Amino acid sequence: MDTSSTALIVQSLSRAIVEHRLQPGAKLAEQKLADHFGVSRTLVRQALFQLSQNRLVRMEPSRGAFVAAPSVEEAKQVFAVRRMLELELTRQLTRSATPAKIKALQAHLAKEHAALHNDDAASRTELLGDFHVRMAELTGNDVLAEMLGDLISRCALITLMYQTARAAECSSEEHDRLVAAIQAKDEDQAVRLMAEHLDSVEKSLTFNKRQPSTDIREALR
Amino acid sequence: MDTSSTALIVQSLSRAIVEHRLQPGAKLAEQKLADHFGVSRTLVRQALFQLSQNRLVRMEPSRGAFVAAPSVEEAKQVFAVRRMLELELTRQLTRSATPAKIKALQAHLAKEHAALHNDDAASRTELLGDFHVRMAELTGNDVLAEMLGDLISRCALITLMYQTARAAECSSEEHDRLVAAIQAKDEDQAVRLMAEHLDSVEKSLTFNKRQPSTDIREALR
DNA sequence: CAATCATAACTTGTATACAATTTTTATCCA
DNA sequence: TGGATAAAAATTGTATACAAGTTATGATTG
Repeated sequence: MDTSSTALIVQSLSRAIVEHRLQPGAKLAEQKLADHFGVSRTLVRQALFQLSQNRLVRMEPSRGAFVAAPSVEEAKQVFAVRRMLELELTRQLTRSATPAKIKALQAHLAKEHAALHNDDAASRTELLGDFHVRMAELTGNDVLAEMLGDLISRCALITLMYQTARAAECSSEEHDRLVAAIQAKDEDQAVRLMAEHLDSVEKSLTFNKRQPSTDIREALR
Repeated sequence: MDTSSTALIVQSLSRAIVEHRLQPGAKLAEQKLADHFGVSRTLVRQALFQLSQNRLVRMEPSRGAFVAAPSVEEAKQVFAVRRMLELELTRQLTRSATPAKIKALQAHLAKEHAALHNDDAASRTELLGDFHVRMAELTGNDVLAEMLGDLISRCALITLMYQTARAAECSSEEHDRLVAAIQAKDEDQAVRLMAEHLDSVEKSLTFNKRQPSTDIREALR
């Protein structure tokens, strides 16, 4: 069960949604997707169901699937949960930091730096989110890592909508300082930096409160 | 999309799994379930997919679906995440407690007390878990509430496996004391009680480390 | 011309059919 | 008797068919 075909479709659609090639509110017609992927509607439906559980897709009975358009309110709630998880995560990771773990984080930072000037906004956003998942992974708690990954991809839609190249640069610098604090085993400082970092990411999000443009198209249906 | 038929099957299977009428490791054959529910395999498959994302069911390619048998290690990780969420949740709820909220919690406590002596272990476990979800709901953060609900049902399997009537009684008493502290707006005390409560629930879990009996049957396949 | 209703085209929801894989059963031989 | 092997049965994975519902089109009327 759960063959890889559907997993492939899920991955492909996830990327398209998070990278904004599919706009929030866009209709995801089963037959069109089936034709595009060269499979039957059966597999497409499975993929859409899965995506709807990740909150990347919203399903309306008898009307079909649409790219999700999470509200600012929902994003705020997601950030509140992230704060709960990540402040404690930072504390634990700082306590249990080893040279190997620090090295792993620094390797990720290097990727971020490279992406900052070369790559597109989607890649940047993905890498900036991955940093947080890496931290979670380094605590050894797989459940936590998976959960955080879901939370982060869940509002990647929104962050991408508002995040500018400048904001991405800020984020990356904040990551740098955070890793430095972890390396110095300065627990309070690390937690403080993480708190500020999450605040700053959320601020850049709620600053501009207008709904995404596709809501219009949805509102007029 | 996502008609209520599959939702009904999901609910029915969830209850059966959490209430231990379906043992961990048990095979969930699609046709048998389809016959039982009087629908086609299509709907059963959708339900099983959904349950596998909740981690109540495990899917093996070409071999089918089985009732999940989460390891003690996984349960520990889930508890670690719960601790991150619920300690902060308790802090926030204590700060924002109103008479109406206290009343809602006390109403739930009353249900627990009634269930303690009358109902079966499954109902008790469900109510004891629901208490935590109610607390989350009272913070107004739907994302948090949903997430916590998933986490709690995710290891309801295990807690039910080890939790005795005596342990349930303890839990309920700990809930009582927790609500009292919230009512008294004693933030530190409330957080301390919640920490102790989660510890005690987890302790009663890891005390007996033997794997569930069905693992044998699975191991010999 | 605008609004409304009826019809047609399309889309989703469910069931069934069929191919591919796994599990079971039965047979054979040492 | 016991273990390997091959055939049969059962189960999963995918596609297709059909019914039910939704959206689009167009005619009709005020």
